[in-house]
Amino acid sequence: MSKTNYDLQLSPVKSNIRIRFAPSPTGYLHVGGARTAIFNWLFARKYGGSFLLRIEDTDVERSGTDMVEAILQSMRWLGLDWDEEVVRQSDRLDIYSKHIDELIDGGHAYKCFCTKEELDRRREATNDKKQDYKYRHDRTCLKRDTDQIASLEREGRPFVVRLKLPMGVTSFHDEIYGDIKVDHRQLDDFILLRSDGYPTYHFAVVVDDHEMNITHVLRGEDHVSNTPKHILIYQAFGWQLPVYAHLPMILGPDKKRLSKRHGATSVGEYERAGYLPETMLNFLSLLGWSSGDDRELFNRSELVQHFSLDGIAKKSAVFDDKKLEWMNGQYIMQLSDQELLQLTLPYLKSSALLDDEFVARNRPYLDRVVALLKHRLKRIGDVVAMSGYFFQDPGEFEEKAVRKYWQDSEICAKLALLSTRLQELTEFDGEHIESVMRTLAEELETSAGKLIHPARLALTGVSFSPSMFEVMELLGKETVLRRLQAAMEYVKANRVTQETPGS
RNA sequence: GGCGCAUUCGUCUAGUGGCCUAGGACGUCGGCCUCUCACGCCGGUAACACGGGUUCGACUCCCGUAUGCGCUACCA
Repeated sequence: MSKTNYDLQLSPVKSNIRIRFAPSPTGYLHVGGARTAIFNWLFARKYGGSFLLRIEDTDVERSGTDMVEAILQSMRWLGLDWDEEVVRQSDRLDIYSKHIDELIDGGHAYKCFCTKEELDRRREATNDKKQDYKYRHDRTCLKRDTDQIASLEREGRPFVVRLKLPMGVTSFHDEIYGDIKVDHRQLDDFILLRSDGYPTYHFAVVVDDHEMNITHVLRGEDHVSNTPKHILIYQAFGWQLPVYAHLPMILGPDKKRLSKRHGATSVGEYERAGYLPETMLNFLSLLGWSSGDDRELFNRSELVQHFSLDGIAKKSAVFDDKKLEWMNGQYIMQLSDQELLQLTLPYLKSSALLDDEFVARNRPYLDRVVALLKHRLKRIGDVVAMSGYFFQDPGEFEEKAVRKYWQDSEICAKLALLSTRLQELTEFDGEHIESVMRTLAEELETSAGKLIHPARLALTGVSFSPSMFEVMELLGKETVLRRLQAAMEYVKANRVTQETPGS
């Protein structure tokens, strides 16, 4: 009952909703940030609002310009398009300082000349728990008169600007978490403008959201506790509040906040490993949101169609790589052979399995190779490990399989016979190959498997592959005969060493 | 420590007081298909954190405890 019904309230076509994603360029776009971006984007697209991007680069130390482009790149990869020019906080320093003056003039904020060292000392001197120290307890600098302040400024003493916290309680409504109340005693005269002239996150967020006419703030749950501070700033300005909706966090398998030590966390890493953007979009959407029914697979437009704030959970979610893998497999299977080939090519080329010339000449062959592999791939990058024998004769044979399939004393004779029969075959296709092998197996009074497995090892070097008949057809008669020959030679050579004592 | 928020199978989740003998998905286990590996299909496994209330009736509402996470910075 507490949630707003946007479906009824808003036109599905066009609305005044303005929403933003505001990453700080201190690293690549990680999956948690991506999930926030996705929810914002879905919300905007669903209700015909505008989706904006703002780079929060007020931390000069940790921000990197190259990170900005990397983040935008990941956004594009995910298909999250934004509607207006990207806003950078570092371009807006004059705006913040203009607004800070407004607050100081209005008596809502004040300059503070206390140094960090001084504050540490005071914190240390607090008898109670250290965390209990609050600047508002002494407000040393709020007590200074204008002359004093002017003279300190003339001396060139660095200062920060603090919010003059009113007493009382701030409560607000969160679309996900409901009503939240915080007593100002928990807060402090927190800093709005740092001594280097840069705004703090709290100040910049409020000024920008207001200036950009942001109507809805959809961000991580870690900001719930910050929201009262932001509201206090809005109130100091007399500005109208946006609607708040906080999203549950994404955790690692150990239930700790997702971080580097959990392995891959940036969307770029998933991209490189061969996850599809469709997969990431779908999977991340399901982390903390559900449509309400049993559906799991949603394409982009279906997500837009079904998305709703009502479906968002309160509980933080663990990122499950296994489910991601499964889902990626599902999306890979939906790809056409041509699309799959296009995606696998970069991996194949960089592995030196094939080059441009080969690609140009063997298009149909490659289409069929990926078609055979399609149901086996979890990640596009897996193609390299699974397709070697389509491009090169096996250099070695899987040891365990050799022991299992080639220890038969008759094996060479069988392979030779198979080779002969295949050579005689005029129509070298799967169907005919199958009948040759099955017939031969019958003649030899053995099962087809007893022929197929050794042949697979000979042709691929490993014990698993797609259908042997189809693989043979694709490889072509010449290659098949050559590899069978090589296998027989290997077996003979291997026999000799086996007879050597001590081996 | 203080304050805030959360708590359904291993994981993602459905559930808004009787529809719950708690549903689906991933994983896992077993089987089928089968030339192997996959795919696919069938079946099994497994959860309401705990304790008090409220109610004719609680997974659902209230209180407490525990646990986890967040904020408590001149990081965002």
